Amino acid sequence: MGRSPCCNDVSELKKGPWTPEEDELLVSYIQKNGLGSWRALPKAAGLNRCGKSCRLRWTNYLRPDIKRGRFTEDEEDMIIKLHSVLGNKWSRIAAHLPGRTDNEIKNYWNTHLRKKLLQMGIDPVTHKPRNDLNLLANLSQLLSTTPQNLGYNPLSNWDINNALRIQPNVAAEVAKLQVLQNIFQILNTSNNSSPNIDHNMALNLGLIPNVNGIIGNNNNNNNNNNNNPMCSTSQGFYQAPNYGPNQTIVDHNNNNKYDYTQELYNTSLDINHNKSLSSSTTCETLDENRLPSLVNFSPKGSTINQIESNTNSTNGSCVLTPTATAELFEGWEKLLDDGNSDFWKEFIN
DNA sequence: AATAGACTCAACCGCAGTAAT
DNA sequence: CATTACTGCGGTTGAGTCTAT
Repeated sequence: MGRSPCCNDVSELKKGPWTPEEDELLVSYIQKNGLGSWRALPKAAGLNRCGKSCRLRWTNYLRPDIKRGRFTEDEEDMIIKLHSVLGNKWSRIAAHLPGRTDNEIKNYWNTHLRKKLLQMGIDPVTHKPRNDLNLLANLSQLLSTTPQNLGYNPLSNWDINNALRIQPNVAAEVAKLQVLQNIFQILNTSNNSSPNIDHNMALNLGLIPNVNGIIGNNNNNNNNNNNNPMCSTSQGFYQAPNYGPNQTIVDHNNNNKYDYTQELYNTSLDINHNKSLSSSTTCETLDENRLPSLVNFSPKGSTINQIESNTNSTNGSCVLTPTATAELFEGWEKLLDDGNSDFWKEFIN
């Protein structure tokens, strides 16, 4: 013989939305008696509800420490980063976001963040660039991106957006290049038969940093990053997460670097670590095979002039200055002059 | 102004691990 | 030790609201 049932006759218990009167009964009971057995609570509180329903109402809505209102950018970044590590472990993600419930985070993910990543060409499950045909579905949206609709587009939070106030046409170009970077990322990781072509093409386009004159050393295993989930933020900076010994998390605010092992990430993303994963935090890889992020959307670069040029020879990150941008587009011209298809000409124009 | 479709989010459902008997 | 309910979690639903036409 086991336990007695939680609710003797569920059919007689009320379901559906809670009334203010029910809320008041539940809150006042818990304030008086504290949290105890959910099973016994409804009867003691005078509620015609199942204990499970009471628990849900309390934890997801009535708890006094629940934070209301829209998610902040930092919270979005945190959710995305934690999701890339933890997956759909909403309760564990919620543990790192004080005042937010797992249900709330789950809803926000499904209604906002998931779509946001999809629009960016990022698979919300793997946090890697999408390598299926659906990727092409993003092209039309990105290509139609204009400064006017950037307010609605996920790209709106990017610092590049500030730059667009100076050079509006750059918006669509960056959007296009972001897609192209994803495409090259896919080529780089999935096509081992002719990796040099991909690398050379990407090099011509300025998408691969020239590290000491050696670009994209393909002698190494191109797939050695495939098991790593991506690190992504609401600001559009996507790069390999930094679980491996060759990878580092960089906080551009204080220039600190942190070494995270997979185990550390999985088990102890504590408050201090959360701080290091602010919106200014990027994940940078020391692996030369990985394509760098096209543009570093760190808050540092709030204007076009601050989108720095040059490749960082130590970590491979690639950011743009006007000079670098010009060089990059020269690469495009070269590609066109080489007699590529009209597709690319149309794509770029 | 009316309507349909899209979106949001509170609440429910069902499963798995845990605990009581 | 077996049985069965409890608890917590993730997935899903659907009523209410918003938006576009």
